Amino acid sequence: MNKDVDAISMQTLKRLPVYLNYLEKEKLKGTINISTPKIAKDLGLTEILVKKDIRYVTSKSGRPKIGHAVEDLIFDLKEYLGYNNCSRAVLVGAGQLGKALLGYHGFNDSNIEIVVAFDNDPRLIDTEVSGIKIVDIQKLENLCIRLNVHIGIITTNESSAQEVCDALVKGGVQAIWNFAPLRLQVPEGVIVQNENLASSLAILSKKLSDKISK
Amino acid sequence: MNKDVDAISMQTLKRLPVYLNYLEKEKLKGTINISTPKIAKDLGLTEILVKKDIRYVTSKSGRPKIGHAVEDLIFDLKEYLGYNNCSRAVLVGAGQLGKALLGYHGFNDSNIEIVVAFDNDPRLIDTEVSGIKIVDIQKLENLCIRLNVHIGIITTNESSAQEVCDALVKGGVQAIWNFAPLRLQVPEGVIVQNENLASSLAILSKKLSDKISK
DNA sequence: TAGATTGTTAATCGATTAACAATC
DNA sequence: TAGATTGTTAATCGATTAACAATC
Repeated sequence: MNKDVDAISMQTLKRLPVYLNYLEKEKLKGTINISTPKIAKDLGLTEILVKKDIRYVTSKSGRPKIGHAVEDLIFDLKEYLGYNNCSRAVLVGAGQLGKALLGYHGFNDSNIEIVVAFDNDPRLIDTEVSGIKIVDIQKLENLCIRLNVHIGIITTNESSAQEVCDALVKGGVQAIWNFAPLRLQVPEGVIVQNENLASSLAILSKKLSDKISK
Repeated sequence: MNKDVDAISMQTLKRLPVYLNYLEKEKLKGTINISTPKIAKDLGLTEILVKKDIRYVTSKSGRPKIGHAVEDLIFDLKEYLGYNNCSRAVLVGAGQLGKALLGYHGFNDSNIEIVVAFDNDPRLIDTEVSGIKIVDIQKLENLCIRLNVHIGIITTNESSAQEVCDALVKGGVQAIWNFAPLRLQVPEGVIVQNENLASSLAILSKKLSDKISK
């Protein structure tokens, strides 16, 4: 079995939403066909990289001299990224960051829909943020089971994160997007994706100091 | 000139803040010495990877059987990441995401300090968020020059981002951390680091659907 | 001592880039 | 036709992992 022949690289996967976002905008502009060199130029990537990335996800062949149909590319990207059968998610921790995610427009056109948020602050419970209800965290486990939700987003502070994680797992959550700065302990099979703003910032600062010291 | 011999990899750089955060916590626990296999185990990384990463940044040699002094590692990491001479930054766009960043504790112990935020909403202007004053965006360019700030964070919506970026550049900003989903046009030499939550989400979803389809 | 850990050099793996024939 | 773009295969580059001698 050559199961890895068409395995997509993580790097490619990260770029797919970027292409999708770009193409949606091109579509609005009325662009019908688009070539990979054009995409590459507009997004600041190399031509071959874009060509290969697009090859991964698209079923139809592009046409020499013309490129790919924008509509088709958008369809294929959405299909590949699973934006056509979107999953429901819950968010835990309705602080500033949690609220920011609840109102994040990037998710409108994505593969997850946050259906409910949890917090332990009585002032927040039973209020709504961006149309999403905030529920008492005590109800987390049961509500996850009832809603049959499989994705959890943790935007609590560090000290509550592990406890929240445990409750999510008990509630049947299989994938966790973790914004708290610690390594969550999860049973085997549960997926954890850590988001770390400090990492990005480290890169920015390094580039800046390299530039200045030149 | 073998200028690239000790060039750090981007991947290593991303992990450094993770090590730092972990080590700060170990220090609080009273840990004096720590080995790279122990760090690797706790953070879910391979032993050799951590060993190499640590080698990059540390001046002193570790001691066989004992490991590295936690204090020394923390010092070296902070030194390398520039956390000891922190840069001032401005943030533009005090919406939910902007507010989340203004209150983000991860920055407390980091290399940037947000000194002022800008917005165009009269209801926000002259208020404070997490102790940081929000100023009329009209004053952006002049205030950046006066404060001699070189880092800008853009958390506006997409449609204002380019305009804000132009103003930041005019104000002398040389590095931009961009949270808006578009490619900013900047003069050569200005550094742009794009933050894209949709990319992370794409990876999470892919892993989940791979798992489910197995 | 034995064994864990160190630091370094070599090998592998993964991602990007180069090269090139095919096509409209 | 000429030239831009396509898709694919080969080469290079970068990051991780393996191997191993040195050390406390």
